Amino acid sequence: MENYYQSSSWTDFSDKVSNDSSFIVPWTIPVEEIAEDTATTVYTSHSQAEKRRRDRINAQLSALRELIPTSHKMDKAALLKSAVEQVKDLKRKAAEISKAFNIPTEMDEVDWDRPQDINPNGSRQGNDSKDKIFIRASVCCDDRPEVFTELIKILKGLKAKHH
Amino acid sequence: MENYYQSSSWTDFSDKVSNDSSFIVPWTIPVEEIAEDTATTVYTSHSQAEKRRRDRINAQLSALRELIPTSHKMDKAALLKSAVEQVKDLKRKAAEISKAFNIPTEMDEVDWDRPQDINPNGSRQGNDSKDKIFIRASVCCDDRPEVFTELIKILKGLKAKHH
DNA sequence: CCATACACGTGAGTC
DNA sequence: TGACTCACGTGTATG
Repeated sequence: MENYYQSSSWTDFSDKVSNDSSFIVPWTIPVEEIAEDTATTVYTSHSQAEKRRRDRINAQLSALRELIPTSHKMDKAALLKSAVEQVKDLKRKAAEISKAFNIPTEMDEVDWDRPQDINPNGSRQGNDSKDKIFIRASVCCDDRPEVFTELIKILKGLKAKHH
Repeated sequence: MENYYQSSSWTDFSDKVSNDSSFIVPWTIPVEEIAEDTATTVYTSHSQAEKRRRDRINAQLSALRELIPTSHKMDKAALLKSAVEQVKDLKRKAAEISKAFNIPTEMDEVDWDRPQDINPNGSRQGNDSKDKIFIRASVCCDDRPEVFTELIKILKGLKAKHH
């Protein structure tokens, strides 16, 4: 335990986060800068992995801070609480609006066809199209806010399966 | 270090969370149930406080899990990432709608007056009203989703200042 | 002093 | 097996 380097304090970077949007992980310090021969600073791969995990969580926490107003100088629990309130309010409001304008949100449906002479305005129409299959798919479902993200994920999964 | 009680593992309560909405803090174990005379289980007040802090954060994390679909069996970082996507999507959608129906979101304004013979339909109109001042305030601002919460907070702050 | 909030490394699980 | 989670207690800074 004595030979471990320990960053002697943590620093509040909330102000930097608010001003610089490219600021992601505050406390990544290059190891070679702090190496001293008086104490052979040994990092376990375990502790490094754990630090990476903490950094990932804190990066998302910082991202959340930028989305929630007046959330700087809140502690983690309060920030998270504001986040759930935010999501609840936005969802409730979205539901009210779609009810007020009675936008239909029924009948999930998936359809597809294979048009024979498709002429897409993009590229990828030349020689390499002979070993590709074009399918046009249409999806109709409740427009949940994450539906696009999920579709992307599913399509990437299909691509991966085809190897 | 040897005399400390250590809960030997952490458990995945995601299924319980999904079925029981009153489920908040999974891993609070009554201390008297695990007390053994073979090891005098000593909790520092420090470690207890830290546990309370962790529990508060994790409770909000569980609340967030219930709001985000398909977020069970995600780790903390992924859950948080989905949360920020969710908030971004909802905010973007709300902005699109208010732009499509051009709802005016301008001119923040605060006004107030002191009506002389106000007759509120609630209570608190009898003897104790002689040392109270009634002020009617009206606020007009952009209807951010958290505006009501913030108003409550500000009003409570005013009450606290008046002691 | 006391309380609170954070990063850290570690033990112990899962896959 | 190793790579990945998580809870835990501790050191440390801040009010």
